[in-house]
Amino acid sequence: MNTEIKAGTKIEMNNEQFARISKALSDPNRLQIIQMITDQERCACKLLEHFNITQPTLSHHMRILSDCNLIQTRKDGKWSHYSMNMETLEAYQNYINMLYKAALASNVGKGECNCLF
Amino acid sequence: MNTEIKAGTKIEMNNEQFARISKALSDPNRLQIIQMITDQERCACKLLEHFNITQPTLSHHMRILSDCNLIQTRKDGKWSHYSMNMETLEAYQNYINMLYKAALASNVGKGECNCLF
DNA sequence: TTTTCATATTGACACCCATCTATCTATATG
DNA sequence: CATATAGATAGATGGGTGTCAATATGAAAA
Repeated sequence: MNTEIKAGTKIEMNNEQFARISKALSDPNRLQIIQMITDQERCACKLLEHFNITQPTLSHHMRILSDCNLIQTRKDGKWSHYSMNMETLEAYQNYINMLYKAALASNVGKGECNCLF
Repeated sequence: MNTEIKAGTKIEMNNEQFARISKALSDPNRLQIIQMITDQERCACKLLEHFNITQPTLSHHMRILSDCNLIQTRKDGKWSHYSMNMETLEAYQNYINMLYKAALASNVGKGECNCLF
């Protein structure tokens, strides 16, 4: 892992990490899963009720979200409870916010391409 | 398009739009393209210099970024100049920020899954 | 008008992805 | 132990994706 967290510093992430998380966010079903566990911690069986997918498909989605550290799993007997990983979400947010600020700043000047032709 | 922009209201986007843009952001080459045109407007020939991909591949990436309105194209003779579409970037930013705030708020209570079992 | 140059399109290919069915693992319960 | 249940894994399949070489398009230059 490359997300070193120091007190007082913004959590950052590189392009590879950001791309990986973006891919995890690029499926509508996974987006809805994220919104549901953002609301509160959920177990897989509860999540499954809200979708027209099979249990293995849900398991597949949870693995993708988990592999990029967007969510974390709390095991309790037979059940798996999922919740958001705030560090990762915050780092993703920071990346977007920095991109937006940079674009705002440069768009003021509306600098055109310094094409030689 | 579903992004109605009213004065004074936050630009919002639905899950489908957000998923589509996330997919556009899920490729490291496209991410770097975005960072380059965030800095300033660029033409395709300048972008191409910085990558180890062929011209058709770059064109393909620009189309994906353009189709989801992340970037806009200014044609000038033979040249195409690309720049960020701030409305889309802002809407994407808003979506993430709202998700983060919602997660923060709910994580305070650390509500567990109300599983019946 | 012919040529040159910037960009887009086409077609092919290897790989990835969302989904399913079938099966396995592990835990709880009778 | 035997059975039931929550979740993970394996394998298959149809469709999508990044890439390239070849070609087309369209505008400037000679």
